[in-house]
Amino acid sequence: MPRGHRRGGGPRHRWGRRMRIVEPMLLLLMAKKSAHGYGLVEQLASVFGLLELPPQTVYRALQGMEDSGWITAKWDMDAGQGPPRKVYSITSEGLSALQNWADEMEMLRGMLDAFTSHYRKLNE
Amino acid sequence: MPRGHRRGGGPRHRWGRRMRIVEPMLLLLMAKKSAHGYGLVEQLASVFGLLELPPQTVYRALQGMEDSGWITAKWDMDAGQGPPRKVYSITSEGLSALQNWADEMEMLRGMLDAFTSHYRKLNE
DNA sequence: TTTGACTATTGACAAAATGTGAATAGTATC
DNA sequence: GATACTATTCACATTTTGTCAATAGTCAAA
Repeated sequence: MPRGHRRGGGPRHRWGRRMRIVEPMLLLLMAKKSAHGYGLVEQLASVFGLLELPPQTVYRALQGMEDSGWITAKWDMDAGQGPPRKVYSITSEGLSALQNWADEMEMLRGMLDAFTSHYRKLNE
Repeated sequence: MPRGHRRGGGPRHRWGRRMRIVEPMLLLLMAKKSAHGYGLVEQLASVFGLLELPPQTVYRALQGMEDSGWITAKWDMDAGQGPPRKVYSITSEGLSALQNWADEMEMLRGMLDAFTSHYRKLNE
C-alpha cells in the first residue's frame, strides 16, 4: 500500500464509475478561507471552471459535509448585500478528509493520463 | 465555444458533480479491439488501474451503450474457456461518442490540474 | 463423477444521488 | 413598490448505484 492509505475521516467509497469532485474542491476552498455557500458557488466556477453547476448541488454537498463533521457553519446576520449567510469553516476532520480526497484525485489523474495516452495512440 | 462542441452522438449531461469514466474507457478499449464483457473488466483493471470495479457495473454500462447504438453485440457460442460470450464492437456512432467524451475527459483534467496546484500551494 | 475453481452474463430490489421547479427572504436601486 | 440581485432551503420524481444472488458452461483434480 504505497500511497493512499487513509488517515482519519474521508471518502470511503470504492468508486470506479463516477467520482465526486465538488466535495474536495469545496474543502480546498474552505481550507484557504471560510466562506458562505453563494460565494463558494462562484469560486467553483472561477477557480476550477465548474460552470453550469446548480447551486442546490453545492448547498446539498455543504449540508452533507456538515453532517459528516468536515465543516461547521455559523450564521452571519446582517452580512451587507442580502439576506443572512451561513459561513462555513473547515474542521480538522475536514482537513484529513481533504487529504484523502487529494489522494483519490491523483489516482483519477493517473487514469486520465492513461486514457489520454491510449487515445492519442489510437488517432495516430 | 473553443473546444468540445459536439459532433454526432455522445454524452449529453452537463455534469459537474460526478463524471463517468467507465464508458469512455470501455469505448476506447473497444475502438482498439472488439472484446467481451469479462475481458473488458480485466482490461479496465490492467490498462487503467480501475480495480475493485464490480462486473455488474461494466455489464450495465455495456448494456446502456448498446441501447445507445454505440456498440453492437454478437454471441460467440463455444468460445473455449467457458459459457458463451457476448462480443462487443464499437460502431461509428460509438467512435464519435468517444471523441466527445475525450473532450470532457480533458476538461476534467484541467479541473484536476487546478485542484492539484491549489492543493500544493496550501501545503507549502 | 461430482466437487470446486474459474469463466461469463443477467436480474431484482433497496438505497442513494440527481434533476427540476419553486418557495422564502433580505438588500439595493430605479 | 417593482425589479434585480444576493442567499438558502424544500419537496418530489427520476436516475444511478449498491448488493446479493441466480444461472451456466468448461476444466481439472479427487
